[in-house]
Amino acid sequence: MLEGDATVAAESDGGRDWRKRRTRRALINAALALLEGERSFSSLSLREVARGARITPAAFYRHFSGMEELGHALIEDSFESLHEMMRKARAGGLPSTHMIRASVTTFLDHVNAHRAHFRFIAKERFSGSTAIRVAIRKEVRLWVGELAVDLSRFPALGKFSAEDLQMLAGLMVNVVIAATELLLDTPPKDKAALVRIYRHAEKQMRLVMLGAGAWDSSRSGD
Amino acid sequence: MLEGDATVAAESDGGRDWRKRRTRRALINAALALLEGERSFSSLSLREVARGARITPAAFYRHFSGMEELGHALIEDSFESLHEMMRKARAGGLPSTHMIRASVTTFLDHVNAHRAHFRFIAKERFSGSTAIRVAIRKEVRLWVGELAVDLSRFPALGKFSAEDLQMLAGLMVNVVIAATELLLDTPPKDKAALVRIYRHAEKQMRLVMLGAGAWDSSRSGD
DNA sequence: TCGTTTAGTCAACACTCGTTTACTTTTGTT
DNA sequence: AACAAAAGTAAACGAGTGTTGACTAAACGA
Repeated sequence: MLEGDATVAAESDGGRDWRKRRTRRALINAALALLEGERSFSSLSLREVARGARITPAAFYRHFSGMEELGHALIEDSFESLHEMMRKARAGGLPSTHMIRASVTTFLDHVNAHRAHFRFIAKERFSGSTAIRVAIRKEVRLWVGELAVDLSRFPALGKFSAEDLQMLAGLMVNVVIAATELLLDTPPKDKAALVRIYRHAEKQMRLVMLGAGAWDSSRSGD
Repeated sequence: MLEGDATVAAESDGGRDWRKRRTRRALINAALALLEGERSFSSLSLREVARGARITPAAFYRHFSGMEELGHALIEDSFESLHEMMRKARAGGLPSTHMIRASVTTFLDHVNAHRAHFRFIAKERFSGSTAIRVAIRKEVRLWVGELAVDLSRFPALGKFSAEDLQMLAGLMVNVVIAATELLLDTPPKDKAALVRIYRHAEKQMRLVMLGAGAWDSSRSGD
């Protein structure tokens, strides 16, 4: 049979897989909600998450084989919006004036708008299971790689070897990650503190760019 | 009575408070040992730690009011050796030739020699309870402050305002923290990988110093 | 030497946990 | 209309949890 309209309709109405995706999302959201507080993912219980999604513990297994698998779903969910933002930013072209400020602001605004996701990532980056840590690290490395490619297009960075470009990109990513982690421990209402964090990150980024301008890759192996 | 030799003797022999400190340390070591694996502090159970110290759960309460208090003891224990190292390094004077390499190497060697402590700190920095996170952050801020004071003595950094010195110190601390976190996920036997991490951190540090050389605090508020 | 602290044991309490099994009810297919 | 698939419920299991109270034995102070 053909898989035309019927399938498409089933995706957005009260069909069976619609319901399935619905409670799957409820599970993910329940986990993120529980992580909003002090708890870490490894301290969440399966029953607790199921309860948050108004589901029987046994029904949990219809969606995930266990908490580990839920963790990976959370990673996917968290990085998806980040990828989307990066894609849009790339499509819009890199702003040349006040580029640093614009980039930092764009990213940190995004973090602010997706606190639950980034809180999960920040918490599990070093504390989670090996599999989850590795998955997160892979995403971050990928991100650094993309940034290195973007940087390579700048004429001012012509003196950089490929390896040193990765190093520079890693440094820049570190700056925004550090700012992110500070941001997550600041209440969204405290605008003054938020601005302070933004400015701080911008300054550090500017200092790094100054260093990049004076860098010479041919001397990097002494 | 006088508190002379008797007290001193009791401190290092089989007295009562000697025994108490002995099992207190056993509890701390048991917790650190459990944290060597994938586990995070918040997922440790009181009974588990007591078992590791060959103690009854009830006896745990003779030393700590609960796991929270044990957590703070772990923080003290972890930062104590770091403070000691910093003190020695300061007393020895700052090496002027290959200063960056020497500093980075000294610190990362220290981390390598106290993996359990730093693993605990790295894990709990963002994942622990608020009280523990705040305690860790306080220590890091203190550390940044000390570094800023050291930096202020360099003539080359004369153009730096006090605030910008903090910013620079924060950036440098971030570099070594990032390296630390990489280090902890690398087996100590993999010397090649360790050297790669060292070199990477050195490079980043050198680039930051280059940026610092070109920095002008009077322009930092645009 | 004789009471008093005190580090530690033992046993019990009321929970929560992950997982499995048998079941109901709703949805999709032929 | 009849049958199959699947999302969800209900109940039970054995195991591990934090905390408490009564007790034991050893070190201490007078």
